[in-house]
Amino acid sequence: MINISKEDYLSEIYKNEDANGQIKANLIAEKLQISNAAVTDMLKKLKREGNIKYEPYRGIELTSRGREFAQNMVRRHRIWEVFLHQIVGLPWDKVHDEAHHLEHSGSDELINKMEEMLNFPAFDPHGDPIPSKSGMIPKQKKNVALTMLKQNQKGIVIRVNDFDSKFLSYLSKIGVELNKEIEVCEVLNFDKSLLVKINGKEINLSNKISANIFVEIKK
Amino acid sequence: MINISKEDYLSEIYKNEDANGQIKANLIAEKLQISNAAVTDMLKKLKREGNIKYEPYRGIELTSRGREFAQNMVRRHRIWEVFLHQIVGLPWDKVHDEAHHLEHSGSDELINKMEEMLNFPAFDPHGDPIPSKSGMIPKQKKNVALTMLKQNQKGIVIRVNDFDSKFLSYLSKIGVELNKEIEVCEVLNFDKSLLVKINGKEINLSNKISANIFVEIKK
DNA sequence: AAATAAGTTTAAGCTTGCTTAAATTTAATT
DNA sequence: AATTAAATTTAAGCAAGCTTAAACTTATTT
Repeated sequence: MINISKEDYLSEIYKNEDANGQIKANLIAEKLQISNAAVTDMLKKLKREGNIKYEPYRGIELTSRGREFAQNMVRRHRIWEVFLHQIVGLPWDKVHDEAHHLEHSGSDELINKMEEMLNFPAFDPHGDPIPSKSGMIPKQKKNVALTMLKQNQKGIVIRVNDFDSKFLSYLSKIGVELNKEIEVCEVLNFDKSLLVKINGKEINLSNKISANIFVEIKK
Repeated sequence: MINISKEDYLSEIYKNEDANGQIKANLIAEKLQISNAAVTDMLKKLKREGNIKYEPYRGIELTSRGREFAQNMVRRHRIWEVFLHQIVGLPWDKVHDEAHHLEHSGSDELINKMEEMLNFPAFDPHGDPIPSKSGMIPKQKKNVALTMLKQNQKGIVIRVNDFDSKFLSYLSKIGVELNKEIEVCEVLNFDKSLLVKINGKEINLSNKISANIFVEIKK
C-alpha cells in the first residue's frame, strides 16, 4: 500500500531528478518542507518496497517500478489541472493547489474518464506534458528561460513553473499566458531584470520572474 | 486542524444520529470498521476541540460547531456525487465510492463553484438532500421503505441507501432509479420478500433489498 | 436485588511519519 | 594531505490513530 506521503515523495523525486536521473536528499526535504532525517527514513522504506535504488551517502534513483508509479501521479495531477481549468473554469493560478490535493483521490478509472472527456490533452495549463496511460510523454517544443533572451529577441510562452500560486496570479495579472508573445526590449545588467513588451505594453520583470517563464525563441 | 479521520468521524455521527441527536459509540465503530477503543479515543479529542458533547458512558451529541462541520462534509460528498454523475458521466453505482475519497479534497470554493455549475441541485443521485452553503437542508417528499407497502400499492422511488456499491449496481441492473414507479404485486410472508413490478416486469426483491429503497406512496 | 449481558472505557503497545541533536561520511579548500 | 564545510545518517523521542485484552458501567433479565 502506498499512501499520501509516499506518493508525494515519489512524484517529487520524479519531478526533480537531474539529467542522470539522480536527486539529492536535501532537495526532497526542501521541496516537501520536512527535515533531512525524515527523508532518510522514507528513502529506506521506498527502497525496501522496490521503488528506488539507494545506498547510504550515495545517489538516489527511481527503479522502473518507482518511475512508473511517480509518472502516474504526475499524470493524475496534470489531468486534474486541465479538468479544473477547462471544465470547472477555475483560473490558471488556482488549479495547481487544488490538483495537489485531488491527485491523491479518484480512481485511475475516473482519471481516464476525465482524460477522455478532455480529448486526451498533451499539456497541462502551465505547459507541462501529461504522460499517457501507457507511459508515453508528449514532446515539448524547444524552449529556454526568458532570461536567456537578448535584447530585441522575441519568444512564445511555452511553459511556466507552477509551484507558487502567487507567481501564477501575478502572471495572470500582467497578461502572461501560454502561447503569448513576449519581446525583450532591454536587459538591465544592474539587477538582471528585463524590460519586456506583452500585449503591446512595456513592463519590467525581475530576474526571478523571468527565470520561471519558458519560451520558444522566435526568429 | 481537522484531518481525514476526524472528518470521517464527524460525518458518520451526523449521518447516523437518532431522532434525539444521539448516537452509540458502537455504531460509529461499526460504520468506520474500527475498534470501539479507537472510537473512545477519538471522542475525547472531538470533545476537547468542541465538536461534540460527551461524558464517559453517557450519550454522544454534536455541538453546533460539530454539526456545522459535519454538515459541510456531507454537502461536499453529495456535490461531488452529483458532479461525477452529471458532468463526468459516472454511473450511479460508482459515484459514492469516488466521492467518499474526494470529499476530503478540494477547497470549499471549488465545491461552491461546482454547485453553481450544477445549478444548485437539491438532491444527490441517490436522493439524499444536499445542505446549502448557508446550512439549509432541502425538504424531502414524505417517503417510507418499500417494505412498508401492502399488496397492490404503488410507490415512486425517492431515495436509496448508498453505502454499498454492489447494492447500487444491482438496482441499476434491475432498472430501479429515482422517480421510477414500483408496484407491489405480492408480499411473501415466508421470507418477507416482495414480488414487484418495475418497467412492466415482475421481479422478486429480498427484504434486505426492499428495506433500502424508499418510496413515496402513490394513491 | 442479584446476575447476566451489552456497551464502553482503560491500559499497554504497535506503526507511521515526523522532529531535533549528535555523529558520520563525502566533497571542497587550503 | 589535512582541514573545513556540506550533506547525510543515526539515535532518541513524540503525536496520531489504530490494535487487543482486561476492567468497568449501565441496562436488562430473572
